[in-house]
Amino acid sequence: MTSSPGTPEPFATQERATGRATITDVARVAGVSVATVSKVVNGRYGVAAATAERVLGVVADLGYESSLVARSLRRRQTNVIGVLVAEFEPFSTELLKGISAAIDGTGYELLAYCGDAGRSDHVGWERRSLSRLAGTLIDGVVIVTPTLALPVHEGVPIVAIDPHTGPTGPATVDSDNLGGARTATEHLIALGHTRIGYLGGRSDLESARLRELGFVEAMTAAGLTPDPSLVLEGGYRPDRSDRPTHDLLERADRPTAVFAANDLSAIHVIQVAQELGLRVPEDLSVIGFDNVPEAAASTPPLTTIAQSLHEMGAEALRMVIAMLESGTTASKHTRLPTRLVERASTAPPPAA
Amino acid sequence: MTSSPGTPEPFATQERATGRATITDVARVAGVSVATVSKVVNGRYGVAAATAERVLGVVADLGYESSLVARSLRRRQTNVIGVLVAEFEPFSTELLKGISAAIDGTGYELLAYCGDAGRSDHVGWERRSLSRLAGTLIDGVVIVTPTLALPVHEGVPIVAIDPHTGPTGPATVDSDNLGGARTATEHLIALGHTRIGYLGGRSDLESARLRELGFVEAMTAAGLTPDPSLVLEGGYRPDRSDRPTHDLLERADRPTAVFAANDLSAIHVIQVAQELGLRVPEDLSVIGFDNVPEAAASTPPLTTIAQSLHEMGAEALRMVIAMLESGTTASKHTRLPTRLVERASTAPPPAA
DNA sequence: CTGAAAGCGCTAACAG
DNA sequence: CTGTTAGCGCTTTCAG
Repeated sequence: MTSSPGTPEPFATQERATGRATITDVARVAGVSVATVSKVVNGRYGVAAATAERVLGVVADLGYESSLVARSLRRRQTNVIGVLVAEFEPFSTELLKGISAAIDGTGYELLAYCGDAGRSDHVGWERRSLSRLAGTLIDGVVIVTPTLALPVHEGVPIVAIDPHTGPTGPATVDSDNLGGARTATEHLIALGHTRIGYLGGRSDLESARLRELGFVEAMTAAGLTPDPSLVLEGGYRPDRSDRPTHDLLERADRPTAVFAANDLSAIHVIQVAQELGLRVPEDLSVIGFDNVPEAAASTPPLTTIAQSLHEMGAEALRMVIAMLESGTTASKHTRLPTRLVERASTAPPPAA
Repeated sequence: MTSSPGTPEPFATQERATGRATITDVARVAGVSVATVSKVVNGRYGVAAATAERVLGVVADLGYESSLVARSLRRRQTNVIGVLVAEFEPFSTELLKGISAAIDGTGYELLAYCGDAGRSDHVGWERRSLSRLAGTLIDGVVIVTPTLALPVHEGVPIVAIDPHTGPTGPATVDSDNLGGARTATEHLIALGHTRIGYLGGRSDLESARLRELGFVEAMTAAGLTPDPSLVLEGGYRPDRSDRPTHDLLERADRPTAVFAANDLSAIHVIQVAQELGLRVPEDLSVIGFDNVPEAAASTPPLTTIAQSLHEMGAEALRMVIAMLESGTTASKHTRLPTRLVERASTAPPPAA
């Protein structure tokens, strides 16, 4: 299989040009036209057995594999599903695990793309990534937490996970954010907390708005009035929640509990609290949202609201594939339940 | 910006053909040639300011963004780095998080590809993915746990993480697997265990061979003789380690502790043990390897050997970029340290 | 300053 | 059964 003595080598220099063998290289070495090679490689009829065999031999020798790029430009489908994310962090990678598990056996391949080089604050990343890839590189798209109205690309199935604007427009998959936030708040209230801080997510995401609403609703339902100065925005990211977290914890009348809109910022709250000499949960209770694996790894382990992240990813993938195979674009909206996961970061408030 | 009254719409139908606007659409609407559009979009000199402005307006109106595929076919570089994995599971996604964090500010974009639709047992996935993407779609490659000799693609920088055959050939990044395995074993021995089972990884991976060697060395150094019937292969995957795990735990003279070659199979050992009515760590101690976030989330939390997964990914990315920018292919080999993370899955053996 | 034309690697008619 | 041709969307000489 490796370059045997019989393999013609006269064109070796040219083959090296780009670093990989092209269909032209195969054709030349096999002494046939590129069209024939293409037919053989794609298993089309109309090629003599002997020819096919010879071509296949050369293909093996040269380690040829058709370029996804070139093929995709010519054909209208690539059999790859794209997952567009702003960044690879615990939330998107959990979805990815679910998608990856679900793609097994479907015959599709997976391509996760992160444009704008990690600059997740760069608005418009989703539209840009979509334009660059959809319709050429990928047949269908799962897009994670888009914050823009998606320009409905006709012909390219799109499913949005946790989109900026709830179940509307394109197909979506999300969680019961309102109910989950209510549950989180009720948990804190049941523990005896009355002065509760809320560290919000990104106001441009429906999930963040619903979580805040759930917080306020649960407080109100319990006869408590949320202190507006205790409701801050943390952007779902530690680097952006650091300031508001300090604001929350350094004030004299600091809350006895904080509900952070996602695990990453909740974990950061715990760290900041500890730097400030506060014990969690004795001095401060903290609850998060998401239940990414990291939540269990914090010290103390984080109490949180679990979303079925793997299932959300898997469902989004199934929806894309269904749209692909049926040709329809009926925009379905799936909402998954959430549940409370009690760990060690919440406890009754200090007796004081 | 959005289609204003002045925007010519006569070709709207054609624009919709593939679902996205192409450079041709922009050229037609702007009333210039595609060459001019290309120059404007790429900021080349030699375009009248007025023309450029008009083109940019149309670009904005149509939401045009050049196709990664078409551009990549024409130019020789795309500014995207590819991460090739067999599957998105905790190990590869941890690396991905590190890579994603490290790419910030480099100007490169990230593309993680999983060929063969999750069929990680399909040998040759790495060669196939490489041939399909390298040299066309991506400028450089980080490849995770390849099990084949990589056909050194001239001109395409490749860095392998945890490769099948240690620091040799192409650039690599790995951990001190030997030392880590020794540490894990010594931890168990220090606790008083003498009858220790070893659930290995994939024998086609250097990491797995080194971990087994470390286990044997540490046992021997402590004057213990590893029972060959207690040394099984688990393939690093729960679905493949299930059988050997049962074999290990169901025998009358079962070990009092198990060292599993990675966290995923260690967590599975805990689950199987509990199904069998064994208490962890009272009846059985379990230690893993990797320290993926999931390790802390198991019940009980898993004691394990931590690899600096994020750092490994970041380092691999840095190496690829360095090769890209310098044009050199000096194959560097980076090895990172490991450390013991004690949690609750290990304890002294039952008094019996 | 602008456009026509060639070509990246590949596939799909269509001739021979 | 095989090869020639055209063209996917884009960039890049090279003429005008």
